[in-house]
Amino acid sequence: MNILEKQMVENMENLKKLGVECYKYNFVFTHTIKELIEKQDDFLEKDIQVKVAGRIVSERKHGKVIFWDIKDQIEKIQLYIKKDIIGEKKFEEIKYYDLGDIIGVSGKLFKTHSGELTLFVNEVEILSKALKPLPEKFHGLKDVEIRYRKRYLDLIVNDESKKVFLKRTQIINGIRDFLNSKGFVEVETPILQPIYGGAFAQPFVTHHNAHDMTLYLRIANELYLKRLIVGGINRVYEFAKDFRNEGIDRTHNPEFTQVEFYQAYADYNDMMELVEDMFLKLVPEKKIIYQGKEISFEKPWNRVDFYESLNSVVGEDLKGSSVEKLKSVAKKFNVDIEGKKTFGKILDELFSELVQKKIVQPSFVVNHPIEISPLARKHREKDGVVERFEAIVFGMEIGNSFSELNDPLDQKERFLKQIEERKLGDVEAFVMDEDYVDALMYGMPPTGGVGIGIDRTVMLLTDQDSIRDVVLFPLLKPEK
RNA sequence: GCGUCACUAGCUCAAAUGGUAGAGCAACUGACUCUUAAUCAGUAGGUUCGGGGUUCGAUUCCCCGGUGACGCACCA
Repeated sequence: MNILEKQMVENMENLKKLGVECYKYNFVFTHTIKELIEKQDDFLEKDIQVKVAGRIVSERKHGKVIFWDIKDQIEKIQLYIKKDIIGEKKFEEIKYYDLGDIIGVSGKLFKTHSGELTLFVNEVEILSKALKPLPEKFHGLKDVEIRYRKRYLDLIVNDESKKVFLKRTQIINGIRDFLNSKGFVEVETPILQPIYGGAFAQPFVTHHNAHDMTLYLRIANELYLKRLIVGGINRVYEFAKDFRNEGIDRTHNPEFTQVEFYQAYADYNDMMELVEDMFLKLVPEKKIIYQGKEISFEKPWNRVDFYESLNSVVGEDLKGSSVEKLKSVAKKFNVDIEGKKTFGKILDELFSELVQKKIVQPSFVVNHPIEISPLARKHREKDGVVERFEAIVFGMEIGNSFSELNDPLDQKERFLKQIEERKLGDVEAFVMDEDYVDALMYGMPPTGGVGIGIDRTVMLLTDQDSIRDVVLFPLLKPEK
């Protein structure tokens, strides 16, 4: 414990000696600070007594007068405390209050000579005593490691950070409202799954004692939601925490949030329009600035055909070519395909390096190779590709969608292909889900499905360049 | 997992080539009844991320380890 903390503990002990309870059970306030600021004209005119609570964040002492700023959520208000008004005894007591303490006050609003809205305090009491000092008032808390580890400090001190997280909630609410208004039904599906599926990823593995069985934390909820489509919940969605046992970087956290939604009788074209409309709902002004670039969500977004765009960059037709061909193209264009063996994986790498990275404005990459899309149905006209889109903004994949594969026999074959890939050493290939194929056997209507990455969407709409700045408690190693 | 960089007081940051570790804010004492990054006078505060080495002497140079940021790899 350092000296500052000792002094704060001493202050608490001194308050106890005066018979002051340092941790109150509640405080009935009449207004939030935000309300005081918004309705100040009313309060100034009518001379109304109000009660507010907040944390002391700065102090200016003048002998027998004290100015404190208290803060509740984001808003601050100045307090004016005079010894003659609150009394000698109270004035002695508040000497032991520290910056960081949470207090409740009552008084009347007025404006100082310099015009600042201020509460003229006639009663003050401590509601919760702080025993550690806050970061500095002017420079705030910059150390990113402390900001992530002790997010509460970040939130107390850095309003910009707090605003990002409040915006995150608004975005999620906006998506939920949008889907509800279209008749989608929100459901909950298992996080602990005996068979994982719905994405290419390695899972976290855990163990259930009572059944003595291995369970996996979900990497996606796709296969469960489509079972619900089979069951006749024709418009269904879920905000899902998914878990993928992979590396961490600016756009990846091992646990992340996706919203997946499925609509019976729709195809991927319908879903593109739905996504466009959803973003217009989230961004009514239609334009944002992300990392200094203007991004427009105006309809329609660009449609970028997977093979057409890639072929035009490399100057030859890669569809139906060979692994050897792809390797020579990779070499020619200086794309690192180390560790990628299959046709699909190399192709995907070429695409993301040569096409996707350069996409800035909201775009749908459409009609992906069948090799990398085992849950999407074959394109109605084009060979070798599926009806699929990925929503790309600023080079970042924020959504993925298919005309869902509802042919059980085709689906079974795709699973079997995946099992072959796994045997060839692809640890992220799908595992067989017999029950899912069984569900399709009972008949699934034609269906369009979409997954939207919430964290990345929040990054875009709050202009953050790291996923850690939009996840309240990003995964970090323990300090020691 | 690999590479580069960072880690100094509660916070934000300094300390040429190796030479007693400093400032601002915060804290403490005193003055001050409209201040607002209040002001003025004084005081205190450190395992320089941890461990080893070189050296008369290490925040500084070398080695090992920790955590983080960034890049690469893997992925959404």
